[in-house]
Amino acid sequence: MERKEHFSRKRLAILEALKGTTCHPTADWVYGQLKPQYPDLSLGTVYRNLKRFCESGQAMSVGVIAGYERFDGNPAPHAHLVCRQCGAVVDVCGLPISMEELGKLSAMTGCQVESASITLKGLCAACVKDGKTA
Amino acid sequence: MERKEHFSRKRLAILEALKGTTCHPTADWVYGQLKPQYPDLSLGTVYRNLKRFCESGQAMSVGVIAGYERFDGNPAPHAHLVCRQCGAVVDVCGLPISMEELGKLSAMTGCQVESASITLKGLCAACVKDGKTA
DNA sequence: TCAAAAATAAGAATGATTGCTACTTTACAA
DNA sequence: TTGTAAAGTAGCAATCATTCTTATTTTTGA
Repeated sequence: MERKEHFSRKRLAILEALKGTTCHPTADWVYGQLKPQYPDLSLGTVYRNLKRFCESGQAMSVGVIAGYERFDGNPAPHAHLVCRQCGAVVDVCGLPISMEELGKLSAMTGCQVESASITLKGLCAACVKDGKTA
Repeated sequence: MERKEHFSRKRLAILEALKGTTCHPTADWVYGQLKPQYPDLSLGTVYRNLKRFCESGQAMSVGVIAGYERFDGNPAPHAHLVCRQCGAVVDVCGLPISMEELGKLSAMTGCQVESASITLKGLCAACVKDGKTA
């Protein structure tokens, strides 16, 4: 018998804040977003729930960027670009890696590849427009 | 007039320790390797030089894995697999991403992609052999 | 409404990384 | 070699994102 998953109001609010943005926020950003509406929200709660969402597959971690872990409410595999100018993390579609290729890699190397993440570095579209191409 | 790069004995030893392993070590690992031979070596020196090598292109960071930054003495682009069982970081050749594709991505998205890093998750060959496939 | 289980707040603790200052080492010229 | 200015380092102290702890509150299911 499957135990029903609990969803407190705050947990739900954290998940919605995460799903409702494409900025790949830090825990602290989510905390700042929700604090006005939930004045007694604790940063620890945000951390705990973000971790939980990643473990359950409802979200994923983009990794630690400039000292902060960045989260993504979209768990579907896709690439990210980290802008070296402004620090933004933006989604990049057209993921040029397939599960087939991962299977081939597994066979070739003796490893068992289960997922792949692609992180690009460069300039985001906004910074390119601003002429910060150099 | 180009200023000649200084290479103290300790800096050189740190670079050689990094180049001489494929384990993608942490700063602390390098420190532990060199401490017997250089008893007055400071962990801060290891950190500072590893950072310097990354900035100068002599090495690269694999990113923060399980709370520790991992470094790679091979700055040529290649993928890494992080074993979810034993935590090992292993090189994966046959990098399925080309600079051409990066150029296309740049054109499509308006970003300026300058480099790409691929990180795989799964089991390393050793853990697969140990039957920890599940 | 009630009791057990789960979740949270608040703040302390952790620990990798970086900063700081006085001391060494190095490079280079005379 | 020897002097000296610049670069590098040791040894801690400080930082600060993240995790842990405990008492309290909320939620769930009956």
